[in-house]
Amino acid sequence: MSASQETPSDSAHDPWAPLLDAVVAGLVHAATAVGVGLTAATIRDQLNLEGGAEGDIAFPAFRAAQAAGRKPDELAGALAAAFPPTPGIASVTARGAYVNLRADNAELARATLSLVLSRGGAYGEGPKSSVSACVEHTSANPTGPFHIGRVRNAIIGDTLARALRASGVPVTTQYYLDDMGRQAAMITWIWSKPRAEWPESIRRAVDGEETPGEKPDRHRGRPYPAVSAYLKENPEARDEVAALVQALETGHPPERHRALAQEILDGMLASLGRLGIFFDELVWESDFVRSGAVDQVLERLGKSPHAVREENGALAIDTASYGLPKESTHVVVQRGNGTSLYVTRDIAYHLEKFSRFDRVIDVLGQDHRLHARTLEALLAEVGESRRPSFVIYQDITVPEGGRMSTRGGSAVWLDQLLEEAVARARKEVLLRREDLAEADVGRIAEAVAAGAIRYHIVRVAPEKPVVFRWEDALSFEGRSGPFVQYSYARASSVLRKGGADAPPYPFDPALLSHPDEAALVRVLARFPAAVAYAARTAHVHTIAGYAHDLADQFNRFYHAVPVLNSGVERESRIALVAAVRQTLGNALDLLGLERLATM
RNA sequence: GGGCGCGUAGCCUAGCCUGGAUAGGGCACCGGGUUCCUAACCCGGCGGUCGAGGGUUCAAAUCCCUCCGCGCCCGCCA
Repeated sequence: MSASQETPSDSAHDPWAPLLDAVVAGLVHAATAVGVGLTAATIRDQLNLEGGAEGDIAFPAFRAAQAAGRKPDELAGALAAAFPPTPGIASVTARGAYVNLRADNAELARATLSLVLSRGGAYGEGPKSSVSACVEHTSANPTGPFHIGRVRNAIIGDTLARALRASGVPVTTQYYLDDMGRQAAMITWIWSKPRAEWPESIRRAVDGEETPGEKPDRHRGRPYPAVSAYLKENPEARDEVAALVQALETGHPPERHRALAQEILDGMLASLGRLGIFFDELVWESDFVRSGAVDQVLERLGKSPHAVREENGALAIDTASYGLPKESTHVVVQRGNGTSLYVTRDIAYHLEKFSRFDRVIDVLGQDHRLHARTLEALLAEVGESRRPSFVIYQDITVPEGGRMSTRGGSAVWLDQLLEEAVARARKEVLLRREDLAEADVGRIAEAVAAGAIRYHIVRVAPEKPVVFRWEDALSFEGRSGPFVQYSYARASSVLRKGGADAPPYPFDPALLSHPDEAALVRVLARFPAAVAYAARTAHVHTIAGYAHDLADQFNRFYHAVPVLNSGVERESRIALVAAVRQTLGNALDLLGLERLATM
């Protein structure tokens, strides 16, 4: 982590805070003593908190030396020598142009363990913020089951919401449902006809594929690709669907329309639920048309100096002044027939979000990037000064190349992946646990499967493309969700066998002197900064990285240092393990992975 | 063509915002480890022109420019 990621200043939340303050104060003092003017802000800005073999915190003296007209190596040596004795700082040494500062192991252990153990589930959380936020994510059209590509949105969004909450921000999550567009109309169009009247090609695509009792999203979504293909060839059917779209807009949807969307949605949400993803609010696009909000948007847009009225009555906005690509500056917001477009309704939706929340965050696939910029321009056009924050992620592609596509048949369904993952997890559980009841095997397998999938998707930075490979998605080893879960279970097991399942956890920090203990304490102490960084940058993949680092160091400690079989250190080591279990559990919560006490 | 994003060992990936000391992990591969708290683990080894070139700087994976490759978008679709 770079210095900026960790700018702890609050000792109530971050065990590093007092030590950092002490380091800065000591360096200011030392600088003055050696005749160099350095402000606390300058020092804090240049500190390297990654440390290294020489210490926990490093101060590169290059810039300060240049400003003072001295040699970097010489200045570093002078600063180190002039650093005052400071409680909590064990050593200050110079190496090359760097001043290296090492925290006192016992003091850091004391500060960290007491903070973790006293805050418990709140360890990692920041101070409560008065700024509220809305995270809109997933928002997949209710036209069929989730494929893995869409699930990336849900996992990033859900994890971001969790990270923001932990950082102190009150968050509301929303799933924006398109029940207005062509896609939704296609579903209603086909299911409003009796099977016998379905076009031959559509019936053929579905017949024999269905399985009894299949989920509603699967069932209702089956004809979708065939319908899509059919419409390309049949203008009269296309007209029927267009008429449906118009009916939706004018407030006269067919009876079954909303019910069908809801039915499919229920199936989709059930799948997300297995990944621990739930929404605070479902927002239906059609509500903004019905409420008149869209009309109001159109009225305001019509008054814009950039408004252009076409001959056929369509309304467009010239967004050239907003720096959009020159081919995209003519944005139509109302069709010639008077109906609105997706972007228009989205303006109404965003105005509503801004009326309720301070921060509006949208998780979008990269194909929506231009839409996002258009949205920003149009929000300005209607007089909204605030802008959403966009979290843009790249597509998940298939090894053969290209995006996952329902129509192209390259989609891997979430349910399909879950099923396979559960089967493999079950096998792994049975391999090592013969003592478990069937219900426990099933429960663990489900949690491991969901954990593997969530972790596999969230571990990569959103701006990186991901190629879906079964063997990677189903990995339970190394940098994986199950590895973190396993480490949690291992810590739980130690505490259980030690008869130390619950507090209090008394400890003597001086006894935690083994190098692997010192290293473990340092990873624990990093957690609050890691949470704050993820929330601030929306780079939630860093939480996955942190969880792995902590699990990794715990396992090293576990192998190198006996806990229950130790002597005077036993009690203190149990406290350390309890702190690890707590922090690992908190990290698992952030990632939406289940805490497993045993596996 | 224009805009945006990505390019780090055989494969996957962190670090890039805010430039600092031998570029962290994982998979695969090779060699070890279980009379001991869960081996979904641990220890050691192998493997790097950080896409290419130029620039800025005491210092560049990181900042700037050019180029190459890949992806996405450029609808009165969503």
